Amino acid sequence: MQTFDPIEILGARFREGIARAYPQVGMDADPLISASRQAQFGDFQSNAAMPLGKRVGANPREVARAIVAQIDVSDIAEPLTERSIAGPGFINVRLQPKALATLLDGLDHTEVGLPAAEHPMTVVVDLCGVNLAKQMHVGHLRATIIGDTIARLYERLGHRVVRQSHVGDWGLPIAMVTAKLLDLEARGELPARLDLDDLNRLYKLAQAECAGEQRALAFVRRFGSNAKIEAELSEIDAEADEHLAHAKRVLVALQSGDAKVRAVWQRIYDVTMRECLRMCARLHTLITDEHSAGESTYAEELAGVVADLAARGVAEESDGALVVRVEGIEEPCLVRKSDGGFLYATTDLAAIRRRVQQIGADLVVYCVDARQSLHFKQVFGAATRAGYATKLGATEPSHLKHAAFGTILGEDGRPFKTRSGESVKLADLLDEAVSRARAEVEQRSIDLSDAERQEIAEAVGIAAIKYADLSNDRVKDYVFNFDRMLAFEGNTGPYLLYALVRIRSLFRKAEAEGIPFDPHAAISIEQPEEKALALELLRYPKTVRSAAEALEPHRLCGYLYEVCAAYSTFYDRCHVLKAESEPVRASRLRLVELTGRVLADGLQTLGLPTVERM
RNA sequence: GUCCCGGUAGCUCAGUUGGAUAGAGCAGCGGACUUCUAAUCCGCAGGUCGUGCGUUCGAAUCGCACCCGGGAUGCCA
Repeated sequence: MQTFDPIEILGARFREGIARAYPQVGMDADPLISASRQAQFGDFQSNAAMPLGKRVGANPREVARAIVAQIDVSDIAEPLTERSIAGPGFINVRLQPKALATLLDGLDHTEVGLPAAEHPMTVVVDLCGVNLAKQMHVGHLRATIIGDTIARLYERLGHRVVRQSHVGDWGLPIAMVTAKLLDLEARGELPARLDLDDLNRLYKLAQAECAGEQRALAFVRRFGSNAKIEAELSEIDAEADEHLAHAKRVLVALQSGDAKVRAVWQRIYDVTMRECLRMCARLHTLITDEHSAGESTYAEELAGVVADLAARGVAEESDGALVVRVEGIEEPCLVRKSDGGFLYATTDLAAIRRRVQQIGADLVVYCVDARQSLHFKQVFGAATRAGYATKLGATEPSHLKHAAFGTILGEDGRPFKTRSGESVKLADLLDEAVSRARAEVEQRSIDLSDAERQEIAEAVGIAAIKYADLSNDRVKDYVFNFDRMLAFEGNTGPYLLYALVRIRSLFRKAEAEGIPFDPHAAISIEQPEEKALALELLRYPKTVRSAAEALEPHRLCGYLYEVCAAYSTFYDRCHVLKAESEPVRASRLRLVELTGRVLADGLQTLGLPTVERM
């Protein structure tokens, strides 16, 4: 694979040099190339001599000398000499400005260094995870946008990606809502039009009606307890039991394919998914109807899965339940309850089997809350034991990874909730961000039309929320703060959008002034700000690959912020259109254009909307 | 009890494979607008990297013990 990353190029040279200097070590020694932290030491350094000194039993400075003697980097860097060696054995490398121009040229002409993978994998990303009859709330934000960004990262690398939303559309809670709707229908009170708010109300009502203990508790708190009240309580409990029994009957009817029940269920499904998919679109994620693979779609397979596990001795009986024991984990994976019912682990096993053996996944990524870590360890272990994680005809199992994420916290450090303790509706959260962005746009972009300002506010608000989430280390909790994420200074979505706007604005201005852009003009890197920017740009391909590999979008966020910061400094110090000479202007225009392409490509890969003006 | 995750500047966070003097942003202080969009840039100040011991030429990073916070923990999903 062609590379324009100085770290990779120097790495290859050093690896060869080490092999020549120490044949007994060969090519497997790590060249340990990294960017120098301080300009006085040059641009890059190799730390290979120290561990190598230990390995061959020699003084690390001597080792450094031996390596330097075997390496020729004169085509891209200043020649290595005795003076390149510093401290305990650091080898410092200073690039030639001309080499930098050549590398930028190469990056420019190869899809910014990321051509499609030669051997594409199939990657299934489990994301979003909504439930029927419930509004998307703040808890779904991370599963949706982190999952979508991980999917985009693999797509950008040329892999085949299948997004799947494991919709919670089956089981008793759904049957309870279905029962409510059937009651309304029987009484002729079912409205012709239902929205998700209606269903959400019915969901809560059904939950309350079936939760006898809680109702009884509320009753006692309100009135105190005596003999008469206790009679009242048992009546409430009996009522709840009847509601629950009714729901269970509906569940059985649903599972056995009763047409009338199924029709009502379908209506709940359609109403929920219509609103959730609209929210996914507003979030600028590529999640559509075809990506829904709800729990209900596995219902028919569960009995077969359990029978298979039992027949092959993978599962065993324990206290009346059927479990799969997993090495290294104390708690076994329960696949069948003692009453014969299946559990969510059963569904997940069926899902892994389908994803690996039918869809052909080489990698399945689960973008799900960190609290489910144990569950996924069990399920992954059980699936691997059962052979469900191995593609048909393959010898090694595919990779199953849990991309766990932390909780969104409020200012008080507690999970983010409304004042009344309810979870925050995602729609409300987005509206708030957009309206705050709108207020800023009103103040600053007075020359734009109303429609344009609304469009910009929408993009800025959404980008702010998404970037705030994606830029944090996935597994950590983070504190949600509108003011901070919408600030236009610092590591925020709006700052990145603004940098791109300045680039686009510069090209509009160039066009207006009749300054042509020559995509083949010679690049020359002279100023320190130009060099700093150039070095950042060359890091792009590797950053995307490592973010995908580690399933960590925040690596790409941090990188893009560095690019924008380097560009802002460059922009401040190095005039482009008013450059001192024609060749310098042409060179800088190319640098700016390439910066714009890397930035736009990166933002697209993260899934952030961009704007032309703001 | 056991297991998992976290603890870095007043606040919010980065820190890649163990490398030279631990970095950003915000807030604070001081500068830069006859502009290529100042929604920006530059400078100053701010640290017992939770604590201790160990491994190493070298530890925020690896190991052990402990402290603090969060989470999970067999028949809900």
